[in-house]
Amino acid sequence: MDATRLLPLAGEPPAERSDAARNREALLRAASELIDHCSVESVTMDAVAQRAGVGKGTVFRRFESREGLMAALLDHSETTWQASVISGPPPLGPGAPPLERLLAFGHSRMETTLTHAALIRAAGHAGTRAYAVAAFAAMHVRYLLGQLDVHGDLGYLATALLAPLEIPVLEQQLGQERRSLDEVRAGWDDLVRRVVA
Amino acid sequence: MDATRLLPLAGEPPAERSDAARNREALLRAASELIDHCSVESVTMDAVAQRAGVGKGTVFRRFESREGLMAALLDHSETTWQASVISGPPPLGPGAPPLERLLAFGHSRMETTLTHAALIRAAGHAGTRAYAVAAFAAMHVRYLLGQLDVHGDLGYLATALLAPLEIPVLEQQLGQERRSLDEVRAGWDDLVRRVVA
DNA sequence: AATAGAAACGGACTGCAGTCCGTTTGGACC
DNA sequence: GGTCCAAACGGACTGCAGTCCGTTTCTATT
Repeated sequence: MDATRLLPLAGEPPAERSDAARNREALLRAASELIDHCSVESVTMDAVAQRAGVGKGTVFRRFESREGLMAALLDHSETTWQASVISGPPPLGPGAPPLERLLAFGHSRMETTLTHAALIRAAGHAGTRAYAVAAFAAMHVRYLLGQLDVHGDLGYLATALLAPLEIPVLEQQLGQERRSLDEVRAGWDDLVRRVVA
Repeated sequence: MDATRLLPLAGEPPAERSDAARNREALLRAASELIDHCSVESVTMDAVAQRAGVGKGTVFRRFESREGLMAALLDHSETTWQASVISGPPPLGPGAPPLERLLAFGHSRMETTLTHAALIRAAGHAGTRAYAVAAFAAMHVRYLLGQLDVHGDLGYLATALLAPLEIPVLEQQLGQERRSLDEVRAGWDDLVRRVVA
């Protein structure tokens, strides 16, 4: 979890000063450690700043807000997932027939979401719909629907299939509604088949 | 917006002391006025307490949290909507064929949600899935799916149809994705027809 | 190596949610 | 009307997110 920056696509704007880069690293590591040692709730901006040995203002300049910091942590930890969708082994990765890929995608997304549940909640608005992985997921589903020769507003259908995989919905189903993960998975599979039919 | 309590179902627990009831009224009115005169953001617990002429602690004892207060305001203002689904004129109310009712329900829900968008956001977790209206909506959709002779896990399908009508999704579509309300409506209608088919 | 100015830094400060606890009050029972 | 106590009250207090601005540090340029 570190080293070689994965997608340094940003080459145009001012470029980042070396101390700024060092501090960002330190802050992300500090936040990550706080989560490991305690919990997401214990990640206060003051605590992160202190642990990283920088001032509080610095944390806000780097990440805008607590939600922004959480989103940054999420992006980092979900990059591996994204990679396995793009180029991992089938059925999640390329190679399997589109319907199988789509179902595998849903299951995998569900698990990843639940794994990072606390972080996603803490990222609030940024965590639910704004960070990069969400856009990627929509694009991928849209693509698979195209492969399946589905007609209609694929963008909308992709959103509609993704919506029930979001944290508030999943937690409601697994919590209050007392459903098992298997039931939820089966429900989603059924939904997909109806949409694709 | 006041008087005759709508559903005083609660008759078992301790019952409420008269000063407590009076204060709840005053607090809801104060919050409501603050929203009208300024905005949802201006509804701070201190401001509400001061305007209602009570101490801050009282606000929290009544509503638990700021989100709880927002949810209370929501429940109150969405009660009329709920009534029009149960016993209003068709196609939203009873009388129209089930598919028409279902589509009308979605459109109506979409509009109501957008109308109360700021409040729903402010109610956070409580606003998205916990307050009474959400449970009612799920039940109603489930019922209509039954009428339409849909087979399968109707509870799941209801959730799946409701999920894309939630605020974060709608705002993403109308905002970033630059879709019109009509497109979104059409997308949802298509989704419903596929599920029902 | 010296210089300048843009960018980054740090930490005191503000505003708000939520808690705590000593005080007051409604109303049930005598 | 008087007594009692559970429930309600109020506001000082705590902790955290987010802002502001005077100070320090990079780095491009000469």
